[in-house]
Amino acid sequence: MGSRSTVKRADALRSIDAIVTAAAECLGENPEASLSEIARSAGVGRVTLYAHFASRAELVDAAMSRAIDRGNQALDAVDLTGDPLLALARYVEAGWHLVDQARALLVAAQRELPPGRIRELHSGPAARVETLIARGRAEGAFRTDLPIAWLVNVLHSIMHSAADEIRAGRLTSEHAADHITATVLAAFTPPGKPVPEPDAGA
Amino acid sequence: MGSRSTVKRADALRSIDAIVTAAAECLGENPEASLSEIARSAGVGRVTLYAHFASRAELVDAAMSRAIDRGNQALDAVDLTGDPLLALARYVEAGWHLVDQARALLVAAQRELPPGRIRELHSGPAARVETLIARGRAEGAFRTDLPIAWLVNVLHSIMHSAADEIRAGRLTSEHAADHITATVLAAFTPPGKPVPEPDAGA
DNA sequence: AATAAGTCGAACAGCACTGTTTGGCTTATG
DNA sequence: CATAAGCCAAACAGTGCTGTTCGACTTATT
Repeated sequence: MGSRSTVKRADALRSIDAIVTAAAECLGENPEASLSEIARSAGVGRVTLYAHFASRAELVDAAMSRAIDRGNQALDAVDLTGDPLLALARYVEAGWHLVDQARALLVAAQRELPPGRIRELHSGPAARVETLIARGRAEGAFRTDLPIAWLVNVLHSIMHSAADEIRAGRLTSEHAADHITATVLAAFTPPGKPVPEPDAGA
Repeated sequence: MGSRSTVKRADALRSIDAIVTAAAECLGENPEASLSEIARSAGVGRVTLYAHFASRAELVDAAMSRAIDRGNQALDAVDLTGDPLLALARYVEAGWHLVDQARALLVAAQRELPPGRIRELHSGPAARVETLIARGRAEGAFRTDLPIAWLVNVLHSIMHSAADEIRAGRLTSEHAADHITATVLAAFTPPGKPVPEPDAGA
C-alpha cells in the first residue's frame, strides 16, 4: 500500500516528511494531539495532511514506523558480541535513549493501532535482545529459570520506567544508563551466582 | 470536603456506591469510558451521576481513592517483618494482584488527575515498600548502590509489566508472583553477593 | 509554457462527549 | 403520611474533533 500514482512530486514528498516529523514531535509530547495541531506544527494545511494520510491511524503508523526504523539503524551500530554482560550494557546505553524519545509516541500508537501491528513493529528490536539473551544463557551468564520473553519484557519495562522517572524529575539522564544496567544485570544473574560488580566495564 | 448537607439519604449513598463501583469497573476495562457508559453500567441515570460528581475528574478521583484504600487494607494484612527477602516475597504475592486490577484505572487517573494528586494517593503503599527496603538494606540483604526511590520504582514497574503480560496472554497469573519475586530479589541483591535461590520460602 | 500535481482556507456534515435544565415521578425518613 | 430528598428521561447548548468538498491559487515537471 502507498503510491497509487506513478511518482510523487518533490514538494509532496517534502510535505509528507514534514508531517511525519511533526507527528512524531507532537505525539511525543501529547499522545492526544489532534491532526489540526500536527498539520499546523508541520507548517501545512489540514487538508494537505488528509491528502496524504487517509486516517489518523495511518499517520500514527507512519510516525511509529519511522521512529522504529531510526531506532533499528542506531541499534545496528551497537556491538552485541563478546561478553554478554558488556554487550547488554552497550545495548542499554544505546537503547534507553531511544525508548525515552519514543515513549509517548508509543502511547499514541497503542491507542490507535491494533495490538498485532504494535508487536509487528517491535519485532526487530525484540529479536535483537532475544538472541543476545539466549547467547548469554548458553554461556551461563544469564539465568535460565525464567522464560526469555519475560527477561526481554523486564529489560524494556525497566528502560521505560527510567524514562518516566526522568520526566518526573526524580532521575537525571546522567545516571539513567548506570541504574538500568546495574538493575538488569542483577536481575538476569542466575540464582546462586554473585551479582556482577559495576567496576568491570567503562 | 464532601457532604454539604447534613446527611445523605440511604438510596443516595447506594447510588454513589454503585457509581463508584461501576466507574472502577468500566475504567478498568477502558480508561476512556464515557460517563454515560459508567452511569448505565451502574444502573443509574446520567443525571444522577452528575448530581453526585460535578466533573469527570471528581469521579475518577473517587474511584481511584477507593481502589487505593482497598489496596491499603489488603496490604495491612501482610506481615512485612522478619527476613526482608521473605517479607518482600509476601508483599509481591499480595500486591501484584492489586496492581493488576488497578492497572487501567491508573491510566485513566493519569489522564484526568494532576500528577501531584496521583503521587499523593500512592504515598501509602509507597511508604510501606520504602521502609521495607530500607530495613533490608540496613540488614545487608538489599543493595545500597542504588537510590531507594529507584528500587521502589523497579518493583512497581515490574509488577505493572507482569500485569500487562498477563493481559496479553503471554503469562499466566499462576506464575506471575514467582517470576516477579525471582526477578526483583535478584535485582535487589547487593553486587558481589549471590542471587537468592527460590527453594527458600514456600 | 502547458498541464498535471499539489497546496490551501473556508466551510460543511457528522459524531461523541460534557455539563445543565426542566418537570414529573418514586422513596426514604421523620 | 407528609415532605423533602433523590431519581430519571428528554432535551438543550456548547465544544472539539474527524473526514470531506469546493474553488482558487502555486509549483514542479515535460
